[in-house]
Amino acid sequence: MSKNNCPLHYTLNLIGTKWKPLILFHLLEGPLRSGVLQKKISGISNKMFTQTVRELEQDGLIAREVFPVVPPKVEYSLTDKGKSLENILRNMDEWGATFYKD
Amino acid sequence: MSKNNCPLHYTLNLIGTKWKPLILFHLLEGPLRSGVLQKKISGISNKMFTQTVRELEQDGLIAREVFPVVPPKVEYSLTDKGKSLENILRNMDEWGATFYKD
DNA sequence: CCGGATCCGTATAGATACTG
DNA sequence: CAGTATCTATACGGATCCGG
Repeated sequence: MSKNNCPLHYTLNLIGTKWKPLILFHLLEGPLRSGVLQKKISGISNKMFTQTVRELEQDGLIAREVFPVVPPKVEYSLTDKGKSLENILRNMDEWGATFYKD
Repeated sequence: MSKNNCPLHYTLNLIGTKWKPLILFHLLEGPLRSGVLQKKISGISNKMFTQTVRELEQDGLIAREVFPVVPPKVEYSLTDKGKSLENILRNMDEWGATFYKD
């Protein structure tokens, strides 16, 4: 990873991708079951979804809870660190709403 | 591009990458010559830099001005649309400062 | 000289089918 | 239902070359 003198670089290493902010944004309303969350992220592939939530979990932004039932049930939720991104995520959503046509 | 019901998706299509926010952030202070700007983005390759500023220009976030001199001189600056991202960029920088160790 | 275009080898993303 | 395996397509990095 390249070193940079600005903290923004650190932020981008955690959420500077196409999918991570979307996943975090949809978790702002509360925990979601894996399949439900994935369906909300339209266009993401199965592989990228799994890979991305793993990275978010490793970086401490989301928590993963496995319920030992059949059929399998997994829930994702925001950690405190993840919740602290709420302002940024909502700002990005609002900015998009300002310029998005149709 | 996948369709999504939230405007956040639109935002991420414009700035949801590793480099775009960094470039925009460094232009907040004013226009910069191409080489100077690139040096500030530590770790970016020549190819990615050129490609990324082209995309930012096409999306109307930055402006590119070419001076017909020798040696060549090119300056990049934020458009009004680009400037409207200032809050988001500074928030991301501040968030990184909060969690960044060393 | 500076900005950036091109070429090629590697790495990462994406689609699909499959397993417990 | 959640996640993995495999294969293909695309994105990326680095070196090199080019025009002004």
